[in-house]
This record gives sequence, structure tokens and C-alpha cells, in this order.
Amino acid sequence: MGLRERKKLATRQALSWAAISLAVQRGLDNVRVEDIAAAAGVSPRTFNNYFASKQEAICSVTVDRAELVGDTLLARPADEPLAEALLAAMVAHYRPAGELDRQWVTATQLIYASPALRGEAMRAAVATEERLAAAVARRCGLDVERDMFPMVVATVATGAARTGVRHWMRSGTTEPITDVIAAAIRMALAGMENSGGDHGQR
Amino acid sequence: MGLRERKKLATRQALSWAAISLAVQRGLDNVRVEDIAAAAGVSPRTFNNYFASKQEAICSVTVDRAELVGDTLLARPADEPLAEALLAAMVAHYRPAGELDRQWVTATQLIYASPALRGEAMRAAVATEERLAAAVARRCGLDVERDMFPMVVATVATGAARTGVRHWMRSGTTEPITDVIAAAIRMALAGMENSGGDHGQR
DNA sequence: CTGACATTCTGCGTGCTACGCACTTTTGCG
DNA sequence: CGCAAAAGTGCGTAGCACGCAGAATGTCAG
Repeated sequence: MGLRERKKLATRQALSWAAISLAVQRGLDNVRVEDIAAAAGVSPRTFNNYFASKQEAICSVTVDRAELVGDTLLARPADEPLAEALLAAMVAHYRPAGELDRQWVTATQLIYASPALRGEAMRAAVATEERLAAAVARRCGLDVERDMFPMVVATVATGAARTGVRHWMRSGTTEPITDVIAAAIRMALAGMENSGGDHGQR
Repeated sequence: MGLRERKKLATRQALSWAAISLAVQRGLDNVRVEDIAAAAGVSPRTFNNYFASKQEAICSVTVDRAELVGDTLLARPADEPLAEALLAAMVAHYRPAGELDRQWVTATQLIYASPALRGEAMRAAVATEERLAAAVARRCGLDVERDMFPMVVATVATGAARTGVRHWMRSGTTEPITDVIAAAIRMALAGMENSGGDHGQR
């Protein structure tokens, strides 16, 4: 990767981080694009070369990760059962959340707190679903256009993951987030045979 | 319902319809709020008393329906298995789509065609999920805050329904939309035991 | 019917935003 | 070194969300 690309990425991250940081401090709509640009040491106009809105800047942390989920699934061994591969691929997404990724946690909390951000985040979720669906289809030898199955699976998996994250945030448990997400996905993939009974994960 | 409320509802629908109609004709961003207001015979300022954006106006058709999904579930007989009740409640949502609801179909097509609208629609989906989750929790005697199960179920169901709708739109099949949605939800609720095999619903 | 009250509609003003365009600065490479 | 490509910048414009205060309209008791 040349200097050029690295610098571009750095700017992008600086903007994103500035947006998150300021939004946490003052609340999203007490932050102007101008402020974000200033905090990132860049002109206001440049902000819009990277992001179309404050919301997008904040959610990019989530989005960037989601880009890879399809590839991760395809990288799993082909003989692994779909459910397991899916679980592993989704969880891999959130792996680093041990300590390093405080920023992601902050951003996510912020997102869940504001309707405007949730909308933006959901938009991103659609992209994830689509990539994942494509990967599932490829893995199963199906056609996304003709069969609903891949899309349904993708929707279920991402939805469950989202719920897991949210639950983890809300409950403030000390349990690793990956475990919670895994539990949510398993719950979803297991179907409803045991509906209404005990489902662990209090 | 007094004249007051009826008139208000009428205005809301007129605005929504005008927004959809104009967006279909010219494309969303060749429509100004001013135009929508004019088409609905109301001042531009009034538009913003009803909706915060064009997107919201267009998606309101979908949102308004979603408001009721929780109630519908709670209205199902208590001894019915959860999966069936859920299926029935979700499908009931889309029932009239026989002929009358051309408007809803138009709006939905529009929504799927534009990223901006999809974002808005997803925001609405969150609201649906939450209502549905609350209803599921109540039905199962669980606590939404503590147990992930209701939220997972709600997410899965709404996600599957969304996928069903989308599939129906894309494929242009003559099959009733309710059947497609039902199939998608069943697929999701059934779990993944048969993953990779034939799943009907081509 | 009438008058007082509540609610909705409206016009105006303001601050912010997204983005096209033309121009400068920086970077990469032969 | 020198030049093309790409990123950053400043300016201008059209549009949007929304607060506020007053006019218009519906509501209801007496």
C-alpha cells in the first residue's frame, strides 16, 4: 500500500474518530461538520469527500468491518456445516473486542442511543446482509436471485448478531461479547422447536 | 373520530401519497418538499409538521402498518404455538395486498430502489422489531431486558418477512405475496437442520 | 347561536448541510 | 527532475429542518 492510500485511510479514520468523540461529548446535533473537520485537521469541504453526513462518519466503523464478512465465510473450510461456518464467520467480526477496540464500543453505544444513527447503521446492515447472502449462495451452490434461502439465512444471522451486540451493551455483562453474539446466532439458527422454554443467556 | 382527526389523517396520507407519486415520476431527488406540499394542497411548512423528511413521508406507508404487529400477535389465541402465532401475525400485516394496495407495492418498489429510502425503511423495521419483541416476551412470560430470546425471535421474523417481500418484488411472481412471506418466515423459524438442501420457493 | 378555547396551518427567519466546480497542493513514478 | 494523477480546498448554490408567533379553523359548553 502506497503512502497515498495510507494517508487517505488515516484521514478517513481521523474524521470518523473525531465525529464519534465529539458526538459523545456534546451530543450528535451539537456537533457541526465544521467541528469534525477541524478536529481532524482538514477542511470542511474535505469531510464531504469522505462522508456524506455526520451519521455516515460515525457508522463507518461498523460498516468497514461488515465489508469483510462474506469473504470470511468463504474462507471457512468447505466441509464445515453451514451453521458452524456462519457462526464462526460472524463472530470473527467482533473478535478483537477484548480491549483494543474501545472505539468500536463507544461508537456502537452512540449508535444505539440515537434514532438517526440507528437508521444509518441499519442501512449498513443491508449491505452486510447482501454480501453474506452472496457468500452463502456460493457456498451452497444456489442462486441468490432465485432462491430465498441464502438471503433468509443472511438476514437471520446478521439480525441475531445485532441483537446480541445490543443485549451485550444493555446488560453491561462482563461476559465476552463474542459469547453473547454466538449465543444469539445459535438461538436464531436453532429454530423454534423449544419456543417458550428456557433459553439461557439471561 | 372527530373531523379534526380525520382531516389530519387525510393530510398525512395526501402528503405521503404525493411524495410517492412524484418520486416515482421524477426520481426522489428531483422532487422538492415544496412540490410535495403543493401536490397535497398544503404549505411547505406544514409538510414538516407531519414528516421530518421526504424519505419519512414515503416510508410512512410501511411504518404505519408495522405499528400494529405487536397487537396482532397478542390477539392470537394463547394456546397456539409461538411459531404459528408469529407467522399468522406477520402475514396478517400484508393481507390486503390482493388488489387494493397498489400504493403500498409502488412505495415498496421505490424504497428498494433507493439507498436513502432503504435506510429510512430499516429504521422503521427497528420499531417493528421492538414492538414484536415486547409482544413475544409478554406471551412467553419473559423479560425483554434480561432474555435475548424475544428480541432474537422478533428480529428473525421481521427480517425474514422483509426478505420475503423483497423476493416477491424482485421475482415478479404471480404467487400471492403472503405465501412468499410465509415461506420465508417458515424457513427462518425452522432453523438450519436442512441447510444446503432444497428449500422450495424458487 | 355564540363565544372562548384548543389545535392546526402558515409565513418568515435562521443555521446547517450536501455537493458541483474550478483551482491549488501533494504524491507517485518514469 | 518533471509531469500526470489524485487529494485537498474555497466558494457558491440550492435545499432542508425547525423554532416562533400569529392567523385560520375546528370543538364544545352554555
